Amino acid sequence: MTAKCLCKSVPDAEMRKINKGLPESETIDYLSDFFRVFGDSTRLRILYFLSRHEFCVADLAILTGMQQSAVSHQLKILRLHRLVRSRRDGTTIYYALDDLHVQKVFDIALEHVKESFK
Amino acid sequence: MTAKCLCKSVPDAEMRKINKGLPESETIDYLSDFFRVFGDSTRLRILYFLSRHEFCVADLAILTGMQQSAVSHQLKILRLHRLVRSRRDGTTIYYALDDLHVQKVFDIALEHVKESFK
DNA sequence: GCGATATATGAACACATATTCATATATAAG
DNA sequence: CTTATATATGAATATGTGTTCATATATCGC
Repeated sequence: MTAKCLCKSVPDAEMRKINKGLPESETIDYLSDFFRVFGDSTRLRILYFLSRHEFCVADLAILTGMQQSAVSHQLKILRLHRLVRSRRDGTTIYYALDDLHVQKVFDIALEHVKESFK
Repeated sequence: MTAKCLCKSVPDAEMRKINKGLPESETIDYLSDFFRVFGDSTRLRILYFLSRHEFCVADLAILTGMQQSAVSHQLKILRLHRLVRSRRDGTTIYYALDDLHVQKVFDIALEHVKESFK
């Protein structure tokens, strides 16, 4: 892959600099995975509820209106991406947010939504 | 769907408050759509390049190592979500970022990546 | 008008993913 | 040990999505 600009609109030196600045593919993949987790309405609702209080799986099923199994599957994804953590109390397992950035990500996305609706 | 907590860990009043605070489904869907756009490595690379300079489609194809058609399809998605805009100059069409939040979203995601790698 | 070039688009395909159903696991109470 | 309850998990299915290929559209120069 050459870094030469076909359109001649960008100087070669600038072109190489930009091309070099691209994060390595491992980072890009990690980032896209991270965003994809937020790209599902069920997971977003779960994250919202957990941003307000810890909840057990059954409660999250009621709150989201999903089946327990569906919630459990999604919680696993959130756990693997370290966005939530769980603690056991008897047979009940409580989930809570485990990432400081979740709230920030929410806020900025909401800003975007507001802008787009103008 | 009742708002009563099965686990009795959350007072009913608090439960109702949290349930009421959930953004309406239209907003949730809009948010998840927004995040899903970032959830693809090709689109992320395109957004990175456009965050540095405007580029024509052919250049983006070279930079990303993808076919022109693939890039064009992804640009359409980015356009529909108002993350990029385009201007025509003869037969060439230049794309540029069209959202102030893109950079912010990138930054926070990168923070998350750094934290997770600790 | 014609040909050349840049981009866009539709169909087809392969692959990913969210949900459901049935069932397994784990803990507690008796 | 048995039963009941909460959660997790595997298989199946339906739906969504990214890429490729072929082709259409749009603009420019002649």
